[in-house]
Amino acid sequence: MLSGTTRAHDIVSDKPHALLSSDERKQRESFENAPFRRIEAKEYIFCDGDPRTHIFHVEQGVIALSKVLGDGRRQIIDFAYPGDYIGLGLRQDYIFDAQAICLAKVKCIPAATLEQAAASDPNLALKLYKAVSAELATARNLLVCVGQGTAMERIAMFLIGLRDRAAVSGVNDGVFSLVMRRSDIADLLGLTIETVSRTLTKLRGMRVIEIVNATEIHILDENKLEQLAA
Amino acid sequence: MLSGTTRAHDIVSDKPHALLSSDERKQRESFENAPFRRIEAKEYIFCDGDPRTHIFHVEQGVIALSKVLGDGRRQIIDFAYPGDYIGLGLRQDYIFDAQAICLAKVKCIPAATLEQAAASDPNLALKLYKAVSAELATARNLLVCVGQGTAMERIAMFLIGLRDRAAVSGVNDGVFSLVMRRSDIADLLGLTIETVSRTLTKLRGMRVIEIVNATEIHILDENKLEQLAA
DNA sequence: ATTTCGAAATTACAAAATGTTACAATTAAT
DNA sequence: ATTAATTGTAACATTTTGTAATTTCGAAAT
Repeated sequence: MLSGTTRAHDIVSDKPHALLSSDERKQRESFENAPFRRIEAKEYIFCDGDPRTHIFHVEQGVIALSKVLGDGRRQIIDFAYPGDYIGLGLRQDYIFDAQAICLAKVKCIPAATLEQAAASDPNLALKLYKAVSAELATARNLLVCVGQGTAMERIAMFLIGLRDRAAVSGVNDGVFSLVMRRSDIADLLGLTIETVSRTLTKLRGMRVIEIVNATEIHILDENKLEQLAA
Repeated sequence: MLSGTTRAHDIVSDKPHALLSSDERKQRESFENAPFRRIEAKEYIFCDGDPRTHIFHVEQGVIALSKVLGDGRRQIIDFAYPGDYIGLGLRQDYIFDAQAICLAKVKCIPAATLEQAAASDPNLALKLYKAVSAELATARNLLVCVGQGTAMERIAMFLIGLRDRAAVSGVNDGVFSLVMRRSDIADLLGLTIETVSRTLTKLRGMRVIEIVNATEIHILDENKLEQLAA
């Protein structure tokens, strides 16, 4: 998530339709017929403890995956972007909350369907394996960031991660929009809103970034930012 | 790792030998013939960036998996115990260090062998999928602990995790030995050695735990400890 | 068994980073 | 336009870290 993360895409199939066997074609249809669901900003797709009935493929928007402690403290464990799958892992129940941070659209794949298919299709099973491995690498990178970084380092790493993501999707030049709120950034990085705000202000004062309307970031000094990310 | 973590065991096969098909038998033999390796305390099995030639199955001892920043700061991302696999995930290179914290023994499985087998055996592929999913859940639990917990909460959660592990392996009664050093605990929980030491001392002062020779912990008040882990 | 030495752990105190609280200023929504 | 939600700023409190001195522990050698 924070740096150079592989994305979990194309689990169902990345072959052109014409190359599929009839079995594969049937399987793909069952996934492609999966209903879509529109999720409003702040709406939950599912909650920690709900039975894990579906895997969700993000088509649009950003979903915050989080765990909440008894007293309300929240740790965001990942953001899911278009192309990502949510809810993988052979568990009975979901083990985190999934909440849209802006209007989102997801494709719903019944967990049973996917897992039955994987039980007889090693190719699919391996794709699931690879997808979860990518999630694992992301989680561990975030852990290093949160466990060892200062507030400034965490924010710098976070911004670099967003920049890289924006660069991949073609929108270039160190300019990107912060879809998530300060509170989401704080809960991702294990900081308070105030520290996030202070640190962003400090980066602005150092002329490393520019902040437009609190939601659009321009990176002015990439080298300095990468240096600050340690 | 910290609370109720599923263990990644029996990837290669959990069936009695007599039930295996001849293909399965051949495959199992190729794994069972895997050479063992003895790792001295503090010795590295592999390092971040090394080509990922083998998966390792821990037979004995405890292995610290960690990432190290340029300036020496270290985050332990997991401890691998007997029964765990190290190095799963379809990557070219290892993406963390694996260092024995005490004398250890591991079985070495060539990565290519395992992955070729998985490519034609959905059952094996699903086991890999499940094993990595368990690692993911562990990593995310640790992230919540480190991102949101106070020093006391992190230590309390850590001790509870060790207690549960000891309970599973039959050694009962809230007594267990701390194989890892204070510096390992600190690097796991994102604290300093001093804070770990001070917090353990405070728990001793509260009569929640007893510390024998710095390495053996007796839990005196389980309820209080769980309460502190919040 | 005793001594010696080095590594690890503990403790106390000063310093720094982050969290708290409170309120002002924006921005978005009705 | 008015209200609610989010963000920004600042003073103050707390937690955690850093530093350094001291103690404990364990392995090696006598």
